[in-house]
Amino acid sequence: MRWSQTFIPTMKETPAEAEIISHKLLLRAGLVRRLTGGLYTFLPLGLRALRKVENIVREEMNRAGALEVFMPALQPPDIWARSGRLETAKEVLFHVKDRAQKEWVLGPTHEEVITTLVADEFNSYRQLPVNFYQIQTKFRDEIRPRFGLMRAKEFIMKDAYSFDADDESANASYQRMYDAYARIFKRCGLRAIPVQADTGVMGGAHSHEFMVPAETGENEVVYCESGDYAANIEKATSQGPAATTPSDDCGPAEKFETPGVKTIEDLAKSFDVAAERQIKTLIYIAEDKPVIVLLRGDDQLEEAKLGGVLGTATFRTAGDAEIVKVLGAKPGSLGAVGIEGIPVYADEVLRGGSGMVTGANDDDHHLRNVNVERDIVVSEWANLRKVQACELCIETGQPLKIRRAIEVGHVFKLGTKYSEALGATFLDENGKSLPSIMGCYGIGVTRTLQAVIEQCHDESGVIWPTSVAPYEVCITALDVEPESKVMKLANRLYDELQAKGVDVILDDRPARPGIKFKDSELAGFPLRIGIGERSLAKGSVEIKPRVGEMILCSPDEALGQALDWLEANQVG
RNA sequence: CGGAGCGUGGCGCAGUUUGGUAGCGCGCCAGUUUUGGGAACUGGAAGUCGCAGGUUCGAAUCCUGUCGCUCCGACCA
Repeated sequence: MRWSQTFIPTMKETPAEAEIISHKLLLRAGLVRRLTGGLYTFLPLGLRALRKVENIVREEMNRAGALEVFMPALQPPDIWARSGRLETAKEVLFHVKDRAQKEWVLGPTHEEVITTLVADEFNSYRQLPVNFYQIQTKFRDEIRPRFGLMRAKEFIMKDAYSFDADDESANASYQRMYDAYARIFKRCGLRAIPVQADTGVMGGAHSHEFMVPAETGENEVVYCESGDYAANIEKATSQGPAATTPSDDCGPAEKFETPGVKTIEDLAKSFDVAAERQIKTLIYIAEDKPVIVLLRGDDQLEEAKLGGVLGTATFRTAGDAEIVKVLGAKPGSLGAVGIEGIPVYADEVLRGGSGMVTGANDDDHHLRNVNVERDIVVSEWANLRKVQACELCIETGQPLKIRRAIEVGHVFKLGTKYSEALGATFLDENGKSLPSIMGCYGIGVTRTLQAVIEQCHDESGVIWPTSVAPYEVCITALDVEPESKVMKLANRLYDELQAKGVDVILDDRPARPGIKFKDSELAGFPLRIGIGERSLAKGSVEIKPRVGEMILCSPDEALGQALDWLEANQVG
């Protein structure tokens, strides 16, 4: 491609809409333009990079034996009703109406569609296993789109769905996808770490997320430096908090006045009660009914864990008025001592706790000498606390670390939830009808593209890995007169590189050298071949990797040098 | 949904407090001089100041409403 013939609107200044570096560079390098919040147009350069990511995904999915299909984005709501997700996923579902006022939904994902297909077409264990995938636009009514392509209302996702006849086979399907994902991200030049992931309300199933470490990521990952343990914070566990829970011999619980005390910290400060000696009492409304959650004072609730215990994603913190109605006191003086008829979920860390302090359900009063198991009717003990940095790893005993990351992929063992709901059954060798065992596997393609930029850039611009670069080589011609020596050589090299199958762009714009150099660095092409009168007079052209030292060589050596460099800098 | 902020040529911004001829930088067009790291000079084009009402002799500026965008929050009692 000749630069003058394409459209690469680079920008010296950063548009106000961008906050994080990758978003800024997407705009500045002329890769995308925003239509409105959460909706972007891919420009020629951005589209080329996107296609390269897609093709890597496609090649690896094919290599893993998955079959490419293409499903409708517009879907009938009844299949969503059948799986139950018309209700449980209603927040993210876009609804549209046709001219007859019939309702449709825009697919945020495609379990219902693919399972319907398999239910119709697959009847025998002899046809299994099978794994279908597609690369398609998804629609999600995100609560708040942000960071450019990172969280958008419309985005491109690769989603795959496996169907197996038995557990062993399903595990093999899962492992094949897991391995394919590792290869995909590696080939994209991304450092993506697989971590154990929360499985939400489905519970029990096996799941990993592929995380790209980044300060701007929206997820938190707990990991052990040994590499033996890594988990999403929603799922992570540890050997427990550093401080042990008090288990003092104590007399009966006793009420005392605590005027003005509203927080754990207040109580610690004013009454010298360490946070680990306190019981934190939270009130949630789960499917319209109140529940009490107990944690130790120095712990924080991990809501994903609560969701797993409650078995529903429909829950929220109670408002002050609701709290007063349930416990008769305002936040700051809440406790579960003597409470009956309301489910109490207590964190395991509180087990055996004695000599504890908690709210008395009477404003400005607390109880001391609380023995948790003696004084509180606990409906269910559970792991509800959020792991904190420096707690010890359950695998290695080493201190855990926490860092932010971008989720680029997710592999999930689904089980039979959808196959049962949508009738995807098959006959086994005994003639018995069984639901097939499913797995689903997603990669955020557009997000992966932006994650590459987030991870690969410097102050001058993007630094594309050769595998996903829109063009691998940029020939910068500093004299664009058609008959000039410079331009003739540039044209020759351009043709030769193309003939070798290299993606090359020739900057033939009649612009000043500074602009061309800055633009090629901003756009992030891995290799620049600089041809100018000055160096050509000395018999040399410049081979300049985006990162690394410039190599001078003769015009005749340039092609070989460039090819050698590309060969040596392949990714994955 | 709650809170905060912002909407002024393509982009980045000033002007709004205190109403009185719509400005600056970048970019764009033309010309001259430049010519290896985002050139200089001269001359241009381009804006119903988000939109709709209202107040006023007069509104980018004040009032009301509305739309859009950005950020934070929607665990920690």
